[in-house]
Parts: sequence; structure tokens; C-alpha cells
Amino acid sequence: MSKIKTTSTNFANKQALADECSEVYAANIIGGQWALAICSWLINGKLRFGELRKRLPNITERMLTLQLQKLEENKILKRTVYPEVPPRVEYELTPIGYELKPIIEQLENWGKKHKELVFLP
Amino acid sequence: MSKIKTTSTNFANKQALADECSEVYAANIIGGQWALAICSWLINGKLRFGELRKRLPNITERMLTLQLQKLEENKILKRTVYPEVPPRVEYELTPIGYELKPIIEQLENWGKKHKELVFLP
DNA sequence: GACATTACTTACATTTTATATAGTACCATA
DNA sequence: TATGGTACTATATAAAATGTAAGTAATGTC
Repeated sequence: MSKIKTTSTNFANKQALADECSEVYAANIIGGQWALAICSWLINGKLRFGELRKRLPNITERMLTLQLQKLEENKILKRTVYPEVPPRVEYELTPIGYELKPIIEQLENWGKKHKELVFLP
Repeated sequence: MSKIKTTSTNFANKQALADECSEVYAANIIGGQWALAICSWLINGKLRFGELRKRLPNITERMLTLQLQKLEENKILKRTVYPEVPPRVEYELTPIGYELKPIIEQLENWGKKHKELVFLP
């Protein structure tokens, strides 16, 4: 999809870190700008492309497509195409995708706590 | 520190998402290339600048500095300068920083599981 | 035959993030 | 006076991620 340079230092560093640090590896998978938000929505059940787009008001179709593709490649979600016109495509978390649920919940709690700490006197 | 354009669409989107999604907000804080790795090391106790650098073999001093500054700004870690020559600077997680521990552990477990799923037949 | 609908592609521009390389300040010690 | 160690800073460049705008395919309905 998007072209990454496998000869770059950045690529090498990312690989090396991900190899020895599973938490960094995990963060690389769900760390895209929209990836976590997409997963958060899908935890409540499958959604169509257009439904996701509505729930992420400012996302462009291109970005949504890219993020969904990346998540599909990483086996976080399953894409189902129905042979209809106009097309209908549904996205659903895989089992390993659903296992992100407790992590997302904890991130949410930590985030709320951090916000209070930082923004309130 | 690094200059972000507060007038960009990207910035606006990030803000909007982080505002309504605390998990995305959290991911933005610990999602830097090296940030999570730094936190992972500091969970075991305070470290000096040079010690961190040794533990992250490929990081440049500039990157380490930037990430540490960002983490300090976000109150994830505390920086202590000792008035000596040559200088000695220690970095230590704050209480809210230490609260990342269970998240990091879960991310690590999930990452390991995901690796098995993807890389083994 | 023109049009609407949905889920994408493609080409290109901009913004953000990361790396490379060189330099600085401080002062104790040689 | 020169050297060494530590934790940075400055500037330039490369790479990656994100955004903009336009198009495509398929087919049922008007």
C-alpha cells in the first residue's frame, strides 16, 4: 500500500525495537492516527465502511481505507464484501482484535486520569 | 520544541479525536517511536541520560532528548539535574507514569500473542 | 442513456517525525 | 594549556504519515 523504504534507518530501528520489545511491536500495530479509534468503534460490533466514516467525522476516505487495510493486514479485523451493487463491505474485529478490548479500556481510564491531572488545577 | 503547525488539518483532527477519545489521547502521549521503550526501561527504576542511551542502542542523542522532553512536558517523567561536572541528569517516572505499568504489560502480552499468531504457521 | 449509490483508487501536496552530523558548556585532571 | 566526560543544542536532510481533490466500477432505477 504505502511505500516504506526497507533500507532506511528508521525502518531498521523500528524492526529492531519491535523484535525485542513486544509492547513496542503492539504499539506499532494500533498506533496509527485513527487505528485505535476504529478499533474502539468495532469493539461494539461490525460496521460498514460508510458507517465508520460517519462515526469518524473528519476522516477522509483515503485515510479510512489505508487504516482499514493496515489493520486487515495485521489480522486485527476481517473484511467481508457482499456481492451487491452498490457494494456493501463490513468490517469486524478478529479474535485477536477483540483481545485489545481490555487494553483500550485501560488506556481510556489512564487517559481520563491524565487529563484531570494536567488540565485541572 | 519541535514545531507543529497548529493551523493544520492534522493538528485539528488529532485534537478533536483526543478530546472525545481518551484512549486516543493516551496513545498520542506514549505513542512516539521511542517513548514506550523509554517508559519500559524506567519502570524498573530511574536512569541517567547516558544509561538510557546505552539501553536503546540505535537512538540518536537528539531523538532521546526530544522524547524525554515530550515525556517530561506530559508529566510522565521527572528530570533531576545534579549540579556537577560532568553533568548528571536522572530520569524517573512520575506516579501517573508508573500507572502505565499494567498497560505496558498487557501490550507486551498481546504483542507476544499476536507475533505467534502471525509468524508461526 | 443519464444518474445515483457505495466503496474504494490514484496522483499529488503538505505536515509531521526521524536521522545525520557537528557543535556547546562546564570544570576537574593531566 | 590541553583533554576528557556528560548532557545536551543547532541545522540540515530524509522518510513517513496524513490530507486534498479528483476519479473508477458496477448496476438498478428514472
